[in-house]
Amino acid sequence: MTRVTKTSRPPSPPRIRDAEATKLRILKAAKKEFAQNGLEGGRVDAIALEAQANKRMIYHYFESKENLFKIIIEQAYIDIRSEEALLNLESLPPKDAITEFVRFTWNYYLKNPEFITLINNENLNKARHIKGSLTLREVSKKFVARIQAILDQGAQDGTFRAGLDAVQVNITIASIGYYYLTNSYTGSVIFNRDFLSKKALQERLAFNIDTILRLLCA
Amino acid sequence: MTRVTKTSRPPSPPRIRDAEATKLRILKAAKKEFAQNGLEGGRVDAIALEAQANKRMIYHYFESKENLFKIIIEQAYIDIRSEEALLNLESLPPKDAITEFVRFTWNYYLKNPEFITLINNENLNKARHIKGSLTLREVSKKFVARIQAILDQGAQDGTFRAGLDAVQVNITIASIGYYYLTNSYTGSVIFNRDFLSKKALQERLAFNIDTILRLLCA
DNA sequence: CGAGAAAAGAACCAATTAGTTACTTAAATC
DNA sequence: GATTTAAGTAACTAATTGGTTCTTTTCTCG
Repeated sequence: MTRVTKTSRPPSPPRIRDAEATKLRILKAAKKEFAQNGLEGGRVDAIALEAQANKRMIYHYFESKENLFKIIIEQAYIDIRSEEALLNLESLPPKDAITEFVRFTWNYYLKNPEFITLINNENLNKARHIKGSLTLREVSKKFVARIQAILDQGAQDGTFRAGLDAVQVNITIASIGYYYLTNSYTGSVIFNRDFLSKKALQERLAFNIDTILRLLCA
Repeated sequence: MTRVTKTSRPPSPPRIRDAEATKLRILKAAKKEFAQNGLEGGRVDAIALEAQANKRMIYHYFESKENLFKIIIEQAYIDIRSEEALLNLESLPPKDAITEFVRFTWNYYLKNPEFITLINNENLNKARHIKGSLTLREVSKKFVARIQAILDQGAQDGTFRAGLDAVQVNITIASIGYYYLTNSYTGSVIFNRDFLSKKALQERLAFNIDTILRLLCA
């Protein structure tokens, strides 16, 4: 167990010390790496390299690969809900609010493809990282309440059917976008058409809005 | 590079030699292993153990882990389409045919959970294993034609709207089932309800049939 | 300013794992 | 029944990789 101590070292640029910045760089790099390669496929070394940090720092700040992944997943959920809350859907008429929500969901998936892959991965892992996260339960509760309020208002003014369940509706809205995008690779091969062309994406969004309105409207 | 040659070996039971049976055992074990752990997470050693075969045999028959995976994926698609073709949907009135198709898709996912995980995995791999599979393209072409025929017939007898695209409709049918099931783990945590209880599953199927009929009917 | 704390880094380790080599033996063929 | 073919096996290797140890450098605060 002898250790060779280096006596001379090539001159290195002065290191900047900034814990917060390093943490952020690691988180960003980890998000990218895990989105691209999954939890198992993601490499800690790759994260360190991308973050321009030493691997040791990852363990210093985040304890383990698993824990880092957990933080990334939790943040991904918080991010989408924060952005959605900014839409102020409750200030729109119910039909417009839902249309806008379908559009937002779709565009969010498109602009943040790592979101889909990360959630997908967490499901492959049976949600073991977010199990027990009170934060996420709280965030989601408020989210469901927002959607339910829109549905209820629509039912009251006669736009929508009565008795719609916000969770089922939300799952449906998420699914018709999410599935199309996650399965666009096999879809493109099997159905022999480009699922990701600009035209195809536009058509799918229109189809999805139509699907949801037909589902909700009285 | 000296190699120790065993001079005595513990007596082993006589080996039965059956190439076809061994191949099948490997395929079955691989399907299970890849479904559970993905392409990257799946272990060749685990497959060999489960198949009661030597690892060497896997390479002998299937060349590589990747190639084995490719065969599994291709077969998964062929399997679902074969089973669906047996339904003889074209002999039913359009509305019944679609209802039955939604039900079949849902039940197939439930009874063959490995199907979802495998396809999911192939998409994480950007469909690189099935790219260029003429077999799959052929199988899917026939499949789309079957669904389109039902939609067209429905349009003609006034049950359905005209101009519906079988690919979009099929994606929608697949998505509202597939997403619910793949995301049932995170869904259960976030929405604080059991997505996989018997009652929840029944309700979701009913909801899905309703969604699709509202989408299609005139 | 100087001493201690915290941040950063290099080298290492132990475990894992896809794939290979060299061999044995059961069955098919003549 | 000898010979050939192919099924089967065990042990090994080379590379990878999550995580650790120990050292060095920078910053902060009395």
